Amino acid sequence: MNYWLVKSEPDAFSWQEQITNDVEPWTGIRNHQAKKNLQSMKNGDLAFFYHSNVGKEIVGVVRIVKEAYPDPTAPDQKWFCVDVKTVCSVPNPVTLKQIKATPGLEEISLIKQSRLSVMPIAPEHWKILCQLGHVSEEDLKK
DNA sequence: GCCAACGTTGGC
DNA sequence: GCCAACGTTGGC
Repeated sequence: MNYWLVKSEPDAFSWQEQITNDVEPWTGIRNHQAKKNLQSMKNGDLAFFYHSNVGKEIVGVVRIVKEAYPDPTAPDQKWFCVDVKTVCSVPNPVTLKQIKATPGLEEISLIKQSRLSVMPIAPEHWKILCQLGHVSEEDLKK
């Protein structure tokens, strides 16, 4: 079981739309490191849904329900996407400001590689972020 | 293969 | 709107 964080600009695709759609193909990744991360995702892995640019906060949790396959929105076969399913909203959204101010989260990729749109989250970081967001173990089983 | 120019992302 | 970080493109 691995943990991840994926970014989306709410103007392009928001958490509200994710809730409405329930299962959504995570397309449009055109960065090699992000692609590598996508291809490492396994069914059942969990990922935080982060709103970049507007909000700048973790607003939800999704589960990987279909592992990497060729991105239908890509011009060729070299880019991939996964399908993600809505798990739960984060009751108390965790802001970037909060993450930066929290001891133990200094090394998180969100801060160190601010432009990366798909990144792994260490289990200990996942735990801290869940606490900050008031996300319970029960919520994650949904 | 190097590097300047340019484009994009994303925080402020 | 600005700018830093970083990726890509294209001339040499």
